Amino acid sequence: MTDQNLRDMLQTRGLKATFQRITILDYLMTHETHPTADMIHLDLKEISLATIYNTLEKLVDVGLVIVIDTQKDDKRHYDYYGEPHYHIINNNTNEIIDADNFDVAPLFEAARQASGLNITGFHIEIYGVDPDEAK
Amino acid sequence: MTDQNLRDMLQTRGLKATFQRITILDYLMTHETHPTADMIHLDLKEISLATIYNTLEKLVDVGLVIVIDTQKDDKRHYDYYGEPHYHIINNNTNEIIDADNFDVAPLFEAARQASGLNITGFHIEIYGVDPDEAK
DNA sequence: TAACTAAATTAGAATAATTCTAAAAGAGGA
DNA sequence: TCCTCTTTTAGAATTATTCTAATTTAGTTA
Ligand SMILES: [Mn+2]
Ligand SMILES: [Mn+2]
Ligand SMILES: [Zn+2]
Ligand SMILES: [Zn+2]
Repeated sequence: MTDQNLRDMLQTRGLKATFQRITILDYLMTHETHPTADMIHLDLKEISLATIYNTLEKLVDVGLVIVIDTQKDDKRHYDYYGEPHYHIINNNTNEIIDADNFDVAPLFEAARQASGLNITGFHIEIYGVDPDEAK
Repeated sequence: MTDQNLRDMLQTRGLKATFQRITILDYLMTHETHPTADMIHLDLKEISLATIYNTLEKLVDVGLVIVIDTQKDDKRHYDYYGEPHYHIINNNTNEIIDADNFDVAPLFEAARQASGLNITGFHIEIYGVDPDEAK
């Protein structure tokens, strides 16, 4: 992903292409770690923590990023969401795994029928445990 | 739901049947509001806020209750989860609607295939907007 | 290219949801 | 009834996140 690609992603969504936004978006696109604001700040020390938070809020607003609240800590985790997908959370390791091998269309249709709303998005977390853990 | 039913629900899950736990569990079972700890405390003033939090944590631990982190406020919402279901969130009103007209078995199977884990549960939130809102 | 301006960044202070502490009370079993 | 571990509680502490207001900058215009 070139710098110009990142600028375009921001500008087509109405966001100014600042160094901080380009850097944070690139960070999220190239890390599978579902980091917290503080984890990003540790890696990108040249960007203030306030800007990390401000930028993440903007990226969430335009739909490029989502927030995942795991139950295991009380911090928000951020996730590049250019490709919608769901999450599998390993309750042994607290690892968050990305997956997209499921068609959400039937679920959207069920939700539309249940609520009458126009469905705009989803957050799905599936919890599991290692099959070989002693129970 | 009788007092004895509630006591049994707690005791079969290894929790002592205290007045506070019975009262809070009953509260969650009889309210559709997906309240925060503070909202519960406003209605149950005779129970300390610390106990509201302690009790909710226990009820979550044993699976009777889940936490829903909406993105709209930074408070945790609690939900009786004796009957697993999914949530539809109206982004116009921030209302949380319960629904269960969807079979999660195929999604569980997809998650098992993607991760190799034994799937133990799910949290699903579907977001939507009123169809008649001016866009 | 230079000037302009609304938007973005920043350090540090403030907020508030949640957790912690340690002393008192209670549940359930013996 | 007694015992003991668990639970409850008020209030203090923590800390993730938000706010403030001064400075800088991106993108536009001339
Ligand atoms: Mn939250
Ligand atoms: Mn907090
Ligand atoms: Zn992800
Ligand atoms: Zn619910």
